Amino acid sequence: MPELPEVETVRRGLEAAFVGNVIAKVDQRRPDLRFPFPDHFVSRLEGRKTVALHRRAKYLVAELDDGTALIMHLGMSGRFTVYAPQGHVLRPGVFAHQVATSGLDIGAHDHVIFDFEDGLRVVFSDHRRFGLMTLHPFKDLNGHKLFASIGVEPLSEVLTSSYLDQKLSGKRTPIKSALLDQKIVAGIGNIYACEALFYAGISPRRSSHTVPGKRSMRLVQSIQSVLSRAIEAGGSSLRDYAQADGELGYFQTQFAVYDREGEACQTASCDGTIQRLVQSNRSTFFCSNCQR
DNA sequence: CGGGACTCCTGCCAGC
DNA sequence: TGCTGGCAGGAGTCCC
Repeated sequence: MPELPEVETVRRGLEAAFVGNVIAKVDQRRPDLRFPFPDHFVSRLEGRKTVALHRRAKYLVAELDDGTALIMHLGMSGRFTVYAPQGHVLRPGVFAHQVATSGLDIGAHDHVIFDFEDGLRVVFSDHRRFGLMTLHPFKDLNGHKLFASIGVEPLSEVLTSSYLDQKLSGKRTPIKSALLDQKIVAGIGNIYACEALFYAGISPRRSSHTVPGKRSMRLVQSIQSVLSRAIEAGGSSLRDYAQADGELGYFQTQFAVYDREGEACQTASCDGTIQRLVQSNRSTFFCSNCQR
């Protein structure tokens, strides 16, 4: 479920806890997540200070003071929770769950626990274990296999309709599948692919090569506005709940079509109903009146 | 090589 | 009430 806006929300929620803080202790509680942890994962992290916390596509990247990048992916069910000892004075911007130091139970799905020098504890839990953590030289991030063929950031000026046109021309796959392809645009998942196509008025079944032109201009605009609005919503939910329980990973947003099969289309002038179809084993939601 | 199907994993929920 | 089966989905891998 975490797509670009959720990952960006998590990044913002974790930034103040990580940056400038020294990782005193790491508890790696199993040998693997989606992939095995790299060799010496714990010892390469302990004693390191985080210089910056970045996001690229759906990845979080902690840049460490020795030039190492700690690459983290939430998969589908990854969450971070920040804890502070009771009475700990939180630095500005730190969202944390304040608990008695003795009262910390480690859950079955808590896989990595970072204890920082200032007393903050950040717990990564992921019950489905589709997430991952690995290490790589920060300077060579794009040389990492996971990043090598990742497409443009949708909220940067690099995503233009001409870029999209070039990627879509000649493609026979449905546009919905193309939007899920991280090699084209990074960070869009199933939910925002559906939402963006709805706002652009494009059928998810439309063959990609017929999108270039006016449709791709509308599509770029909808991708950017749907993602920006979701990040704004994430920001406000961050304020709402993060201070309460420090848990980062999900937030509720109102979707126009996603998971609304059988409901009325929200377009004022449309009396259609949201339909569901399956494309490459994934649910697609759309309005066949509004999307052509 | 493009594109689709399959796969990892577990929680949750509908249906019997 | 309790079990079962299906579904959810990010992204690498495999196969046609």
